[in-house]
Amino acid sequence: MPRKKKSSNDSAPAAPSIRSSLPKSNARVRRRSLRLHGSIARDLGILIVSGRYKPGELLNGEIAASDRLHVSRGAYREAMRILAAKGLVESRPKVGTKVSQPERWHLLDPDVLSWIFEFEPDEKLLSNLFELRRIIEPGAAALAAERRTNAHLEMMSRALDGMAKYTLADEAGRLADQEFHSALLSASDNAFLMTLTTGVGAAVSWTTIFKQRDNPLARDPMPDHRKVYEAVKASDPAAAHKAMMNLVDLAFLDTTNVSKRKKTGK
Amino acid sequence: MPRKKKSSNDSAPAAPSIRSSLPKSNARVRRRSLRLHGSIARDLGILIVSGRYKPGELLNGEIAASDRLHVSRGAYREAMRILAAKGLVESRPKVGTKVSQPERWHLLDPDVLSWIFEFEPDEKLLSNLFELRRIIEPGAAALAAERRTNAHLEMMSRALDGMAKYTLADEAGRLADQEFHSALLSASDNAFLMTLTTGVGAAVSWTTIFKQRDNPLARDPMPDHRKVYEAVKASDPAAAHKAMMNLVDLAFLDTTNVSKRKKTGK
DNA sequence: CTCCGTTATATTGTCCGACAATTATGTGCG
DNA sequence: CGCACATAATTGTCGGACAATATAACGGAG
Repeated sequence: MPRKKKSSNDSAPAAPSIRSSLPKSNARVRRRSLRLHGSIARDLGILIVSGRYKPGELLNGEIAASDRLHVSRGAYREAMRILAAKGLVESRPKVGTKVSQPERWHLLDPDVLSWIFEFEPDEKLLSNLFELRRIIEPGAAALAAERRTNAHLEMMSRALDGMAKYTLADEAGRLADQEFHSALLSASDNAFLMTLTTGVGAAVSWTTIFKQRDNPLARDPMPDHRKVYEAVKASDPAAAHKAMMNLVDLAFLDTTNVSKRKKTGK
Repeated sequence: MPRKKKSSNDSAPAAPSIRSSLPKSNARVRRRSLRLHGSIARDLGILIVSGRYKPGELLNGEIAASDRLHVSRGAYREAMRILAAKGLVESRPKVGTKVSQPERWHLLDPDVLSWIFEFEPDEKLLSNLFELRRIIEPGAAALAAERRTNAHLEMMSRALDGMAKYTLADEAGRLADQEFHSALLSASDNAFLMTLTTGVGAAVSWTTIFKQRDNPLARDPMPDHRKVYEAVKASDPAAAHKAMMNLVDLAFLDTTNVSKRKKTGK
């Protein structure tokens, strides 16, 4: 009897059977749409990007790991393929599956990014992400000013209305904020810039999270956003570039101010 | 007998057995390090990004597809997981696996990018990639000017030596070119910018490919590169930004000039 | 006739057990 | 001392069964 399955009270008392009929708080049932392999990939991915598994570290063998998780080896292997496809692990026969060096991680992959920001983000990584925004978004705004269609302007305008109506204290307002930046990247009409929407969105959302949590009465973001919109509407690339850079700088200052206050004051 | 396997002369006469002992020109044996699932993912990925399979199109069922390819269903499924992880396909029970809309593709994923550029690249996508370079690299150069260590300078210097020694007509020279840009992104000390190395590298390599193929006596790229290097060495962000933008602009002009010549002249 | 719940069904999802392929490591021979 | 070779450990592939899921067809109630 090499592999036990579905026995209610077997040798692993603290590990509830994943497929038991009452798995309420089990970590692997959060995303209902995620299949088993997806859940495993997500859980393991989070452990990797959070540093719980160190780069270069050798993971357990497939039989041992799948056995410990009470899943079939096939499902576990599919999870490995997902993680390998995102650059988090590398598998080789006879040697095993090891965690890749962080340089090889696909940090801009939407899943990897969401796994990273599942918990309080690393400070340096967050500032790196803002640096990226500061480089990407002004350039994208300039392109958007040249290429935007009326449809894009309308999307951006609606997003601005939503931001003004709900404010960043409301989920709808935060969504509108992200939609504004997403619409702007779409207006740049560049497929590669559009794929960066997830990254920009993550940075945007963490800005507002920090602000709302520690400093709810902070600066009104509407003027900056409107300036960007006006410049794009006026088809003025230079002005759009400048306005967007100003916006990102102010947003970054918001988060760093909050961070500083958390360290010194509290 | 629902599934036939390994019968030499069955109902699929034109499909040679993948695991036969003499698979010389078979498309699936190119990358020796790629496993079966990796080869399938690569082949199918290329078919998708090249438009052979249209977005929204429903792929064959797993049993039918794996049967047609003469591989096990498990291997085929692992390939699907890889493609799904890169945003190329989406699977749902009862409905099947369909090709995702291009907006969802992870274009900056190294594999996806290499699959795209497996064949002559789409003109618009290539220009989009240059737009990205034009936005990313100047900003990265500015950061690199502030943060570069001596080790980075040495890497860049060695890369410049290699470019001068071998020229872009030689493989070693092209490699040195990529190493220069890679080292500069590393010097920016930003994890997200570093992940864009692949994308920049693809654009760089296609520049030189076009130039060498259609216009071997073109402009010498060394002066532009040296200017960037000097500015980074001097810790002058503004100068580095300017020099790098100039470099990218000239490189982009090279490719467009070649394209134009190909269309008009020839 | 329309709407809604139910059932049928096709497809992916998961499981299991066996064997093949690959390669790091040790071993023996020259 | 170095190189060919055997060994072993791990991933890779296979095949066949059953479960879960979501679309679509169906039928009954209003």
